[in-house]
Formats: sequence, C-alpha cells, structure tokens
Amino acid sequence: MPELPEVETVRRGLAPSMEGRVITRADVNRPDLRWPFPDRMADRLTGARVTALRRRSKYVLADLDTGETLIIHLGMSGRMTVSGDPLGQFHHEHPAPEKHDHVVFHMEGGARITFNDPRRFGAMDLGPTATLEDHWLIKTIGPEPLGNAFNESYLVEKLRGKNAPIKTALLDQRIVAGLGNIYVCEVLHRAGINPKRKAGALSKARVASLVPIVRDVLAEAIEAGGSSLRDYRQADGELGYFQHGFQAYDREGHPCQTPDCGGTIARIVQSGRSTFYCPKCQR
DNA sequence: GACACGACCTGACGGC
DNA sequence: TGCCGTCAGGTCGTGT
Repeated sequence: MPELPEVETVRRGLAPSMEGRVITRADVNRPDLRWPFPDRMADRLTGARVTALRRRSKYVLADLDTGETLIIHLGMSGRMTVSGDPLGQFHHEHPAPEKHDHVVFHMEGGARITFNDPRRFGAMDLGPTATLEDHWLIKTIGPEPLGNAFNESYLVEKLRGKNAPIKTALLDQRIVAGLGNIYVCEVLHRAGINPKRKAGALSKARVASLVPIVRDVLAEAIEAGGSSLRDYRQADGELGYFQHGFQAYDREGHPCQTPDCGGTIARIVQSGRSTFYCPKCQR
C-alpha cells in the first residue's frame, strides 16, 4: 500500500481541489470496500464542505462542516486521482470511468475525485470530528514518526523486552504510525541493523539511532512524491520517484550500495512478508 | 499478552 | 497462447 509518504503525497495533491469546497455529489458504486460503508454515506457527504484535509498515519482525513470526518484508507492498491479542476493543476478532462472506481466525489468548482482500488483492501468511514482520536480505526495507532512524540526515549521504552524481530516491531502501527514494508526495509538498511534481531535485545544507542533515520527516510520519500511500484499514483496520476532511491527493498541479488560493503541484498520472509537486507553490513 | 499466520481481493508476471 | 502458481505497498482476527 501506499505507506505514509504516499498517503501524504496524495493528501497534498487532493488539498487544492477539496479544502474549502463543497462535495456536491458522492457516487458510491458498491456497498463496501474492506468493510461496509457507513449508513447513508453518500447522503451524509452531499452538501458538506471540506474544512480541512489532514493525514493520520496512513489515513487521509477530510474534516467536514457537518461535524463529521471522512476517514479514508487506501489499502494496498487504492488510488485517489483528481480530474476536471479548472482552477487546479490537474487534467481538465474527466477520464472515462474505469473498473474499480468505487467512490467518486464531485466537488464544487468542477473537480472530480475518484477512489479506485482493485483489491478493495481500502476503507472509508465517517466519525465525529471532535472525538476522532477515539475512532476504532485510529485509537490504537502510535505516534506520528515526524512528530515530537516519536523520540529516542519513547522508542527505547516501547521496544524494551520485545521478543519480536525489529522488522516486525517497526511494522507494528501501535508502536509507530505509518511505516510499511518498504520503508522499514530501507530504515534498517540505513541503520545497519539486521532485521532478524530481537527488538528488545538492541542496545539503547542502536534503537535511538533509528529515530532520525526513520524521519530522514520518510521525509526524503515525501520529497520525492512517494514510491511508485505497481498501483500507486499521486493525485494527479503522476508517479513517485523514491523507488529509484531504494537501497534494499526489491533489490534481491543486487550489490549492497553501502560504501566498502561489497555484500549482496538478500530476501527473507518474516511474518509472511518479504524482507530485503544486506547480511554483510546489517548486523 | 505476544507472536505468527491466514484471510481478505485482484492483477501482474514468470514458468511451463 | 494459455494455464497455473506466486507475489504484491495492509491489517484484522484467530490460534498457539
């Protein structure tokens, strides 16, 4: 899926066409994605003005002037694209509808936001804005990695005594929000930490070293517009470019780029998911 | 409680 | 060409 950098890129792409504008109509083309849509979702969205477009972890949050917030998750293959915005930077023409266009928002001003998700692992829900942090999808999520609450002492404390591999721990959204398979691989490679190491057995210094690396990797990926592998597109349909900067992810058999390492990137499976790492320089 | 794994879906790709 | 198996950016629920 889109991980945090991809979701942030999508949010930034959608904001000019959504923030401050009224949803004049919502086409809901099926009853559910991962879960059933909330009752009367189309009715509750129609006529609502989007007062702010935010992000929490991998969720896009559209605050509405009705007192509710639309919660959107892109799952593994979700895309949100803008078309027909005469004031924006996007294609003026509306493209022909495609298979898997599940929800379409028609915005005041002519823009159309299309949510397309072939695998339907995505989700949408509505919840009261005032108590959004208590929403069941949000309440267990850990701190934002780019915020102040994610710091060295927090991570040291959170990983203390953990038996799970550090790779698995960093994927755990309760520990830190927004990291997915790609960026955890990249972070551990940059940190020189073997993904199989037990999280609780790492020294405090090594755990602490992860914090600035997590921030750097995510910030660089956002700057590059995210990573485009298979399904991901930015809101304007363009590709992200961070995949060209991958040091480990999807590079099995390729030489490790770490200076003077000379190792070869390997692929293993942890918790059912591919891990890419260099057995020579990640210890 | 902690952890591993299956399930949810569709599509792309490689091998035969 | 076409079929089949494998894999994919996530995460909830279940079993151990």
